[in-house]
Amino acid sequence: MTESDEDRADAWFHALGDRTRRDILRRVLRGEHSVSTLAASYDMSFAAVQKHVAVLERAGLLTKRRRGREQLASGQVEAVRSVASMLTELEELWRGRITRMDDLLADADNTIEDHNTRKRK
Amino acid sequence: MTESDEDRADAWFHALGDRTRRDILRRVLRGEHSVSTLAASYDMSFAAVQKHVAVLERAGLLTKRRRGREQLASGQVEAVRSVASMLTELEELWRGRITRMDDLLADADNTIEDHNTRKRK
DNA sequence: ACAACCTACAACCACATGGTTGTATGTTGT
DNA sequence: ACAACATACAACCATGTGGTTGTAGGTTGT
Repeated sequence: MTESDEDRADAWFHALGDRTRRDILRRVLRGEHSVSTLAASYDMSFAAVQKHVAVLERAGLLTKRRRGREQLASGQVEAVRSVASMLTELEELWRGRITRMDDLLADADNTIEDHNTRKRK
Repeated sequence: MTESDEDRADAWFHALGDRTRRDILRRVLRGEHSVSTLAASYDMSFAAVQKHVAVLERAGLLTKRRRGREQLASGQVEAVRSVASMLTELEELWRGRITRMDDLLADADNTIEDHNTRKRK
C-alpha cells in the first residue's frame, strides 16, 4: 500500500527533526560507533542517547550489529537517499506547475485562434 | 552562526514530519491555493489546517500572498531544494567513509612495510 | 448596509516527545 | 568468580504537538 510509504516518511522526517539525532546520524554515516561512544559525545544521559539511536533505527536510518558486549551503529545511506528522492519528487511537482502554465498559455493561444477563426467566419 | 542552520533544519524536518503538511505542500507546489480551499480537502477543522499552513510558512516551505479576503499559499521550491541538499551532504559523509577505509588499508600496508624494514634492520 | 465569507488567534484537551533515574541482564578481562 | 562495562527498558515528569471550539476582524457582493 501507499499507506505504509507515508508511515515510512513520518518516521524518516520525525527522526531527522531532532538535531541530536541528525548529529548522531552524521557520525554513524562516517563509520561505526558503539552506543556508549556516541553517548559520551553528548551532554545528556546514556539512556537519552540510546533512545535517539532507537528512533533512528526504527526509521531505518541506522542499523546495529553486536560486537561482544557492545552494539555498533552505522548509518544506512540507502535510507538517506530514499528521503532525498522523496524531496526530488516534491520538486518535480513544482516543475509540473511550469508545464501547466505553458499549457494555459497554449490554451490562451488556442482561444485567440478560435476568436480569430470565428471572427473570420 | 551555524546555530541557526540547525534551527532551520529543525523547522524543515518538523514541518515535513506530518503527512497532512506533506500533502498540503504537494498541493501548493503544484499551484496556489487559498487556505479555505486547502481546508476543504481534509477531514479536520479549518483552524487545524490553518495551523499546518502556518507551520509550513514558518519553516519557509510555503509563502502566502493576499488576494482580497483570501490568502493564497504557494510552495517554495528553493526551500525544498535546501532540504534535499542537506541530505546530499549526509550522503557525502558516508562516501568519505570509503575513502577512510582506503586510508586504513594504506596504513596497514605501511605497517607491514615497517615490519619488513625493522626485520631487515 | 449587511449577510456571507475568509482568516487569525486564544483557550483548552489528550497524547506524544525528550529528558531523567533506577533496575535488570548480558559480556569481558583478570 | 567477580568487578567493571555496555546495553536495554520501565517509570516518571515537563513540555510540545495536533486537534478541537469559540470569538473577532477584515473583505466582498448584493
